[in-house]
Amino acid sequence: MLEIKFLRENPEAVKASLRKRNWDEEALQVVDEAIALDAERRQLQTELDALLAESNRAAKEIGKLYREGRREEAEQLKQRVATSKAKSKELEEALERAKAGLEDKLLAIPNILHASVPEGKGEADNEVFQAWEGPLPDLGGDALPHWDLGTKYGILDFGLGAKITGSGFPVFRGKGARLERALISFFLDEAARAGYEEIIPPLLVNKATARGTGQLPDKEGQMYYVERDDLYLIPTAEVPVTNIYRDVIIDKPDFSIKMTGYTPCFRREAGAHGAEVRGLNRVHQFDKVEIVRIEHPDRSYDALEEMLDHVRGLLEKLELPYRILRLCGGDTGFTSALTYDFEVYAGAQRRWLEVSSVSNFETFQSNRLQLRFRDEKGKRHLAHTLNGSALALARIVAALLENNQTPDGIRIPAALVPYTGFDRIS
RNA sequence: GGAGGAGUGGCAGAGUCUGGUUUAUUGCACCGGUCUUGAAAACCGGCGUACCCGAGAGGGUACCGGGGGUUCGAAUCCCUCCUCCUCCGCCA
Repeated sequence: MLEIKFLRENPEAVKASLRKRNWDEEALQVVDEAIALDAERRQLQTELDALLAESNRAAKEIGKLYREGRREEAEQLKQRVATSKAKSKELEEALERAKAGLEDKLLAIPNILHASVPEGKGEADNEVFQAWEGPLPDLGGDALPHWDLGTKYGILDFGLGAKITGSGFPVFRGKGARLERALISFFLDEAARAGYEEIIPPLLVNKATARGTGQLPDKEGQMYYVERDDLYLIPTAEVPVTNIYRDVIIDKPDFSIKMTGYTPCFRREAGAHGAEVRGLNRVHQFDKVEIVRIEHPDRSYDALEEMLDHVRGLLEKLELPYRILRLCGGDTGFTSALTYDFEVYAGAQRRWLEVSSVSNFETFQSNRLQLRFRDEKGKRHLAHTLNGSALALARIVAALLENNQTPDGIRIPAALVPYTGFDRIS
């Protein structure tokens, strides 16, 4: 959520950013509507405060009169104050309405895009920020996609998942399960080496937490919801991990907070079926190691660079062909100012699969989270939040299986062998 | 799940029974100052968050776990929810 103060002072900058997100002129009205509601809210606040100040004075006076035994005068004053009570109730309700209305408008406005975000309508317009220079794996015509490899070697079973739960809940078994666990450990160890504190958070979160990182209200439909307990299954570790710092004021200005967490992620993703979503390409439950950072606004873009380097390092150690996209205005997420996507090449499908999304949210999340820090003078400012996948497991497994298939089985990259305990799935 | 107890500022902890000079006592921590070669101690002063008004100085409002209510007035009384502690039950 943008700060109302920023909106008030920079309406044109906000509108320019919305245009870059391909909003039409009519939709831009929300900016002026928010500013109008804010003016109304401030007006009402001023009136209410004045009225309450008067009531407070009267209440004190009444107390004083009683103590002095001047009951008659006290009763008279009570009569007079009673009328202003109705008025203040009215004002209070009007103020609540204005605040709620303003909040609705603010929640509808996405983050301001970073200057480097390219123009564009959608996926096709994303900028290739770093292309893959090397050769793409040439597997020949009879290479198997990972879902067939999974069956062939008995390591992935989608039918079994469908039986136990439903479509989109794969079962890993044997060396497949072991490979999954090896990747999780590998990613966590790499993150630890890079200075990230490991977190094991709850997998179900309450409404306040889901709101904090922006899943509510904009992505409510994507989360599994446990009605009986009013809790949501997390769609990513970003949600519980970032919320560790909800309502926190960091005391020193030279902070840099780096956290990592492995969690299963649950996404309803009600969408298309077909080749694009076959196998592990898109599932309702997948494992992911996330990295989260909380940074001073002056340093957040340096941190973003570091995160890109970190993810690059992982993919190189896994020997996977990858490229980095800088998302265009039309494809950048609601809460993000700048997002880089990492894609790996899955040789049998001959497709690039998104395996990581690394974003700087600037103050968009921290405003909702009330996540602040004190500067050298003790003044409070919103911190910047960032996060990235490092990495999303399911599609990494898909690419590893496909690219490394040989007549003698599936080769495990050297960096992973210490974790799997085997160098081949056959 | 059942019974009981408790949630007050960064921390500790009073105030709640009996509503009103309580603009929440006190201590610790923290910041500034005096003293000191320096530090400690002592002493003096400061010390929350959000919003509104104001060029500023400053002023106002709200906040004692969350929400609602009673009242001219609520940390204090009532309702409700949450969390924690103790005991019981269930349980990996």
